[in-house]
Amino acid sequence: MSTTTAEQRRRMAKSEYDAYLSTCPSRQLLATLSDKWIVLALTALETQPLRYSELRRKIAGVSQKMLTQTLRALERDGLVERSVKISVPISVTYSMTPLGHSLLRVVAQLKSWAEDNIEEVRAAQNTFDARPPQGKL
Amino acid sequence: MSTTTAEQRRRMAKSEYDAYLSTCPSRQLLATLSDKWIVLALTALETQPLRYSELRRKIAGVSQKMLTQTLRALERDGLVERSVKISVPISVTYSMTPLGHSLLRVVAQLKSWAEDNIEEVRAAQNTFDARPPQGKL
DNA sequence: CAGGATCCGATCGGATACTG
DNA sequence: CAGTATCCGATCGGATCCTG
Repeated sequence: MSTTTAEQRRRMAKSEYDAYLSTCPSRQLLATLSDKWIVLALTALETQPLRYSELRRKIAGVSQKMLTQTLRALERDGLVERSVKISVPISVTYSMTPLGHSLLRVVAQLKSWAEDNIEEVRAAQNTFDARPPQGKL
Repeated sequence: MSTTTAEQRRRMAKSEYDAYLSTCPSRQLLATLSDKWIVLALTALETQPLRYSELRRKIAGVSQKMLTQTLRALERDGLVERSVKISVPISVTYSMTPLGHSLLRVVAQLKSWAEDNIEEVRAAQNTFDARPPQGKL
């Protein structure tokens, strides 16, 4: 029998999984999470639960297909909860789970970083694009 | 004509850019950054500069095409610096820029989160996949 | 060693049409 | 309202061959 607590096991997690390894399950999870729709959907639910139609309006330009697909993936991974309210018309609300909230703290930073540093990145891109082909530094 | 300084514009950045808007430049940047190879390449350079071949070994399973493509994108965005050492054979070293390091603090968390929470996510996936089709809650 | 170039199957993702 | 289903062009990304 094991005497380790869940907390102890959580602290050891770092040594067991390594996303640098192509066969490690964490690599696949990282691939799933590294998606702009995942980031936007999670951050959209940061402050309050939202309905499907509200999410679609908040995340401008997302197609119905991608929004549904993203929300299903998030639900399957235990990151958001889907609640169906039987009424006329039907109402479906999405909210963050505790697990999702822990990930939210990370992806929200990614979104903010993009918004805060886009100008500096663009400047770098312009410099890069303006240099002669095969530029010998 | 505008009288705002670059610094003033930078302080207003949060209110000027919004990744929720499909036409906002930060949306495209977020899409670029939301990539598993970007995350792995950046984190691989966290502690020290690495050569191309070293990166390829560290990031298991990455193809030559994707690694080159990823490094070019990171270089273009001003996140990593590429240094060519003329010798026989030639040596190319990649290192983090200050801008890249600020992003690293975020993406490293994403990688760690995947490694630390993969078990909980898998448990959620199993629960989700085991429920009957069209499960009426 | 550090790529560039090409081929090509697999997946992504938008548009459209339909449903309870 | 909240999806499902399908078509299909665009892009992704691995494999392979070639180069300074």
